[in-house]
Amino acid sequence: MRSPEELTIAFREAGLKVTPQRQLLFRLLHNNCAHPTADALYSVATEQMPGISLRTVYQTLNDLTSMGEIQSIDVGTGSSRFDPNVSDHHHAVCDECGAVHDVYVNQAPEMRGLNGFAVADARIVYRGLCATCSELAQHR
Amino acid sequence: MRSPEELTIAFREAGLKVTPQRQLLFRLLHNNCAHPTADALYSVATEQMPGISLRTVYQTLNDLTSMGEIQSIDVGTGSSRFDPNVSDHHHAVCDECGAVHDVYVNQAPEMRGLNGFAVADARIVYRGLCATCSELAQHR
DNA sequence: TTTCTAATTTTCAATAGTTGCTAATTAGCA
DNA sequence: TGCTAATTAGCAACTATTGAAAATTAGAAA
Repeated sequence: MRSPEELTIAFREAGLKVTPQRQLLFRLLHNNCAHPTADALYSVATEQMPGISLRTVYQTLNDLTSMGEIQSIDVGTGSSRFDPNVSDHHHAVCDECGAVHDVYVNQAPEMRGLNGFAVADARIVYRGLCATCSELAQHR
Repeated sequence: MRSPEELTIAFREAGLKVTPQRQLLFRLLHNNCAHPTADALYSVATEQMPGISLRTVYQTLNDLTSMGEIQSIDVGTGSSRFDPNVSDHHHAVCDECGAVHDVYVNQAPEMRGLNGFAVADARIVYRGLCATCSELAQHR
């Protein structure tokens, strides 16, 4: 996603208002590679702006998603996660600690067994143990 | 998953009872490639057995899943879908009609950008238009 | 066949995640 | 400074799923 400053301009140009709540979320999401859930963002946001509503967090996340600034990802952990990295990439989820990492593949794998399906997008979710957790597992 | 007959034996051997509700679900799932949700199965089940509870459907699906007879898949459509095909395969979802199809890939793609992650499983979800829906789109 | 009991089903309440609605507030233009 | 459409907060509602407890029942044993 673009920087908070660029988003400020983009929002105004689109006829959208730049509220303190939105600015806060722009900042919390920028360069955030933690793949936070709406609720996780809400917790952090509340520290800096007590009284901000969870509804506003969801609303802003949906706005940013439909503008293509962030993407919503579902790695099967119950709630949606949000990723400011909108480049072509995939995700690896640690079954132990739940961390979600961005990963890249050389080429999207070609699928067999289905004729005439026009693929628009392919998303891969890897599951396993992250480096830290597999280290810890070794010492047991 | 195994046939209803084989499952009947397997359940009894595991000390589990074979109730009419379970037998019905065995039949509804066997050779079912529609990737139904719990609710979809409940609807069909209700026709043949009015009064069956949604809770029982969930319970039986969870039991079959933990026995490895079916697998639970999440293609981002809100609710879990259940697949009696437990071979190593992936899924293609039509953005138009919502149909979910089984697909196969030659080899799981190797991921880059993350060191030390021990991959246990990789799941690919393709999105796009199925053959039927892309046909229809052509004629517009 | 009847009895018994643990397993199962049903019912209903509860939970998590998310969205709909509305009144009150406010950004930002005139 | 005022105005107004956009936004926020608050809360109800909704979907998907699970928890808990009472009632029922499969299937082994008598």
